Amino acid sequence: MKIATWNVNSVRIRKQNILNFLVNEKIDVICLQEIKTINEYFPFDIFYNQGFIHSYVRGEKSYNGVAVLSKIPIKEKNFNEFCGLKDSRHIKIVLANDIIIHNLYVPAGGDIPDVKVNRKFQHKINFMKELIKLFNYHKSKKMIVLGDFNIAPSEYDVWSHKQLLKVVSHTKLETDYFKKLINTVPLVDIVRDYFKMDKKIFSWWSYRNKNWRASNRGRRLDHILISKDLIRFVNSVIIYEDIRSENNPSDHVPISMSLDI
DNA sequence: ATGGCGCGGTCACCGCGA
Repeated sequence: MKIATWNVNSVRIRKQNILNFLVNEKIDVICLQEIKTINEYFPFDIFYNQGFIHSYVRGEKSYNGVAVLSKIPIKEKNFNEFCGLKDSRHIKIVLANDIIIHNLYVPAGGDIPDVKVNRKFQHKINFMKELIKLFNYHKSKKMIVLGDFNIAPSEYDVWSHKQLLKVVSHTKLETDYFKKLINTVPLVDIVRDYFKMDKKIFSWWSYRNKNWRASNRGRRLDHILISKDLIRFVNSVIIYEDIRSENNPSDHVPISMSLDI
């Protein structure tokens, strides 16, 4: 089973890019974030025609929105709300093979990393707190938690640790909550484990930098976290950096994990 | 140190992303 996560920044604008990726990389389960549309406008047909006959979409007008498309049957579909809001940032599914998948879109957090003056940052921190509570009573040995966390946890997950310590996504408060989340279940950051611990790896490069590859000012904001019991089944982890160079790209690239299950 | 781009939508400006 090959599973991938991708913040696509509009599923309608990006549907051809997504379809090409799914076919070229032989993906079985894709978890999307920021689909930016309501379920009625989701392009189900083009994915269905390529074998993704199972799906769970939780859309929203203009903002957020998460979805799972799968070749493997889905036997349970559910979602949680966070921070008393109705925004679509989470879905949970159980596949026919009993693997539990949580697809997440954590709030970006705005500009100022101070919960007292920035409501968006406060939202992000509260979201992480509620997520930790949720996983306190949702522990499983067959769990995959993935998506756009909008947090770059280690110093090798940003282009400049020193310059980003005061930038939302890499502050100590955020990275501490990320670690706490991982330790709660516990989960393993399989993407970081698969690469060398001190190798810089990114999944996002700003749209504002046209010369993104040369300057390489990226961050690793997208993650695949898995139960320890699943590690022995992992046979590959891929970050598709080249997809950032496609025509009409998202600012995030997909990441996949292949399991012998 | 700053600004740079791209998405959706009460649509040509604005909110939002990170």
